[in-house]
Amino acid sequence: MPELPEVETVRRGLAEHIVGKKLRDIQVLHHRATSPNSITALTSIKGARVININRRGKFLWFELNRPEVLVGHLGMSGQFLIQPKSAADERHLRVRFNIGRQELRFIDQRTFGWLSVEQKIDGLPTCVQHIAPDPFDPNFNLAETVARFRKKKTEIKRALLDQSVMSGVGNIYADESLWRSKIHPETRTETMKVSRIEELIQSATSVMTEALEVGGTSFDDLYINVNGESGYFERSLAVYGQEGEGCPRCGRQIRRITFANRSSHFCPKCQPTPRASRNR
DNA sequence: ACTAGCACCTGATCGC
DNA sequence: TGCGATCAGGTGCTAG
Repeated sequence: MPELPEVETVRRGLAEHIVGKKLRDIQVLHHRATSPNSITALTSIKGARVININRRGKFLWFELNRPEVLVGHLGMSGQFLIQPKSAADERHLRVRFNIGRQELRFIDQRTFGWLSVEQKIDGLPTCVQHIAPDPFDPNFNLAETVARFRKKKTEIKRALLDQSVMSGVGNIYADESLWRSKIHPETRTETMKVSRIEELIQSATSVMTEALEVGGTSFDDLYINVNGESGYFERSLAVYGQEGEGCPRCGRQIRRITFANRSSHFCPKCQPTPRASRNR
């Protein structure tokens, strides 16, 4: 569920509340909460102090006062909450960290999220090695990113969702970015000019910047920040979840198609079907 | 080497 | 009221 703006909102909350704190005790309440490729058991970092919280795309990691890092991914429904010790356990509480007066809790209804302890290689955790930089990364290189898009032989929306091409974009911001750039989601990447790919990356960057400014997109309580608060970007969505509503630009009814096992929302007038896939 | 499809989960909602 | 089908913000594995 959470995409870059939501994960970055969580990262900022963690940075505010957890940096400098010691992980005094760690209690794992669900076997699926720890990554199967976790090199070391989560509890081995008991006693470590948190130095910083980093992020690439949708992956978060806690820098510790030791070489390993604590990596976290929220999957579709993961959340971190800062809670008083006295708070009742949440229904889907998976991991509890004692950080002194409060607890850091990892909660995850669908159990697609996970935490793991990993080594770093060139500053990146093992499981993040294959994830491309996101547009907010100081190492983000536009020309290299465009080149990776052009190497893909697929539809542009699949490429946008491919975290090894450019990270951070998920289903909501993919649809919103394509709408802003007036590109049909099924457009073949091979047919796209460099300038169009650059425009699309710019749209993705601006839509995620705007979403971040209002704390991300919350449809329900599956995405909330570390203080339990929702984001407000769902009020600004042009197409995602807007099937049958009028396009904010031209008024035409927004359509939803199923594509790559997920929904794609687009305006049939602003984002016409590309020539290559017309007679299907 | 690459892409497409599916598996991995729980829960809400909708039509019958 | 209940039951099955469908849908949900992600990623990794693997068949082809």
